[in-house]
Amino acid sequence: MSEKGAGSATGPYGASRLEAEIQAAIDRGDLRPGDQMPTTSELADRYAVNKNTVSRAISALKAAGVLTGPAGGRTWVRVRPQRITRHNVRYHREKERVLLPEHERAQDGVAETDTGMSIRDVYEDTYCYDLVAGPDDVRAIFELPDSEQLLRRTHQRRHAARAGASGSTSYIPYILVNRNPDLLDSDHEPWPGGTMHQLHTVGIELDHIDDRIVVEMPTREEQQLLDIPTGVPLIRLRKVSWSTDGRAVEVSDIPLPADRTELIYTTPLDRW
Amino acid sequence: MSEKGAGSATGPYGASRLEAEIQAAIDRGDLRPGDQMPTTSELADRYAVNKNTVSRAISALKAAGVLTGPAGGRTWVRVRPQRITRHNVRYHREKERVLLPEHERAQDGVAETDTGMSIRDVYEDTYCYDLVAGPDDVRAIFELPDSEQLLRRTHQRRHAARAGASGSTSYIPYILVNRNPDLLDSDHEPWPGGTMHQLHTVGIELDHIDDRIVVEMPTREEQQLLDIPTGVPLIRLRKVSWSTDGRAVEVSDIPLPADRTELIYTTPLDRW
DNA sequence: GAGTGGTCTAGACCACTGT
DNA sequence: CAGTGGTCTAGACCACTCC
Repeated sequence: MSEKGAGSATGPYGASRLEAEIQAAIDRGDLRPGDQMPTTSELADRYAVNKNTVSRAISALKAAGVLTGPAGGRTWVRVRPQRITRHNVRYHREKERVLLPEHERAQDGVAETDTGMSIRDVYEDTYCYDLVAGPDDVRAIFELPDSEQLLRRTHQRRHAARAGASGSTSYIPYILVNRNPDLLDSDHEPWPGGTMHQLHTVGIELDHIDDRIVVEMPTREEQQLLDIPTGVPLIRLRKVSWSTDGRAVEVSDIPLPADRTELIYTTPLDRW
Repeated sequence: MSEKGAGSATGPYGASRLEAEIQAAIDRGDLRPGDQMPTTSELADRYAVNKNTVSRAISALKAAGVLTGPAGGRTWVRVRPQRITRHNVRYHREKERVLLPEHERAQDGVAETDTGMSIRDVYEDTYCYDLVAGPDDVRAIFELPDSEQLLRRTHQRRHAARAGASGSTSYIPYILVNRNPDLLDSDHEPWPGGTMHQLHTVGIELDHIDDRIVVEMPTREEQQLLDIPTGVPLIRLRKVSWSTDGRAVEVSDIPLPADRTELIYTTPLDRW
C-alpha cells in the first residue's frame, strides 16, 4: 500500500510539514538551542511519516542552519551564532594608531584588523608566511612583471566556545617588503599595529582601501575549515590597499561566514 | 531486488554523481545556457539510475542556480546572470549632481541610485508612496515619537531579457518632507537627481551615509518577487542617510540577489 | 558492534505545464 | 488531455558515530 497524503486542506504534508513542525517547536521553546533531537525513527513514529521523509526534513533544516550534526551521529538544535560587526571606520583607526609607540599599538595584530574580532576572543592562531607566484587575478591588481614574487601570509584561527573558525590570506609584492627582514618572518605575528604598520616600516603610507564584496556558497573545503553549516553562504571580502603613490600594495582575501557577519560602511560626503 | 551501488572506487554514485556529470556536460559545452534539459525519465535511462535519483540531482542543481524551470514544466540550463557592481563612489557623485540644473540631473532617478543599475536597462517600473507607522527598528533609527508617521516609498522593477527583478523600500519621516507636496506624489518618479535632491528641496544636506550589509536566505515571497533561484542568498543592504545636523533622514532597505551583485566600498584615509 | 543518519531502488500518486 | 517534474511509502543497505 502506498499513501501519498498531499492535498488536504489542513496544510502541507510530508517533509515540508515536518520541517515547519520542528521549526515551530523550536520557536515555541519546546526544543532549545543545544538540545539533542530525537532519532529519525522516533520522529517518524511520532509524526506518522516514513523515516525517509524525516531524513529529508532534517536535511533541509540542517541546510537552513537550524539543526547541526554529523552524518551517523546525533542531531542538535543549532546555537545561533552571534553576528560580528565589521566597520570600515577600523581603517581610519588603524592608520591613526600606526604612529603611536609600540605599547599602545600592541592591542591588535594583522588578523584582528582583517576579520574584525578582538584579540581577546582568540583561542588558537596559526600564521604561515611563504613566497609564491600567487593567483593571476591578484597579480593583475599589482601589475607585476612575471619575475616578481609575492609574500603570502595566511592566518587561521579557532574560536572559543565552538563558535567556529576564521581566516584570511594576504598578498604583498616581495619587492616592497624585502628591505625589512622582520616582515618575512611569521614568528613576529601578531604584529603590533597590523599591516599598516608593517608597511610603514618600509616607507609606505596608505591612501585608500577598496573592499570588494561578493557572496557565494563556500567550497567543501572552506565549509570544513570555517565550520560553516550546510547551506550557509560565504561573504568573500577582497580588501585592496592603495599607497599614496597610487599603487596597490596589499591584497587580502577574507572569507566571512554569512550567518555570523554584519558589515557596515560609512561614506562621508563633502559639504556643499 | 535492491541495488545500492555506493562504495565503488570509480567515484560517487547516485544523485551526486549525476549532479557532477550534468555539471561537467555544461562546463564542457555539451549543454549550453538556455538549452532544454532531457526529461527525468530520459536521464534515468541514460545514466542507469532511478527516476527518483534524477529528480534529486536536478533539484540540487536548481538549488545551486545551475538549472531552472517550473515544477511540472521542462528544465533549462540557467543563463548565468551578469554581476552588477554597486560602488559607494555613487554617493559622492549623487551629491555633486544635486546642485546641477535639472536637464543634467535627469539621467537617474531614486531607484537607479539604490539598486545600482543604469536607467537604460529598465523595462518596467512601479512606484508606490504611502504613509505608514513603519517597522520598529526603522523608527528607532529616526528616534521618532509615536505620533509621527513615515513616508514609505516602494519601488519594483522588471528587467530586460528575463534577468530578474529588483526593488527597494525607503522610509523618510513625514515631518521632514511635508513642506514640499511634490515629494508626496509618486507620479513625479523617477525624480531627477534622486533622493538627495528631493531632500535638498526641503533644505536638508547629507553629511554621511551608512551602509549595513547582512546576508540571509530570502523568504519565499522575496524569492518569487525578485526571481531568485532556490538556494541563492540575498544581500540585505540597509542604507541610512544622515543630515549635516546629525539626524537620520532616510532609511532604505535594498534586497540584492547575491548571484548578480558585487559591492565595492572605497575608504579614503587621511594623510599623516 | 549496536545505533544513527544518509541514500539508493521501486512503485505509486499528485499538481502542474503545455499543447 | 498526455507528459513532466515532484514527492511520498516501503524496504534495503552503507558509512559513520559513539559507547
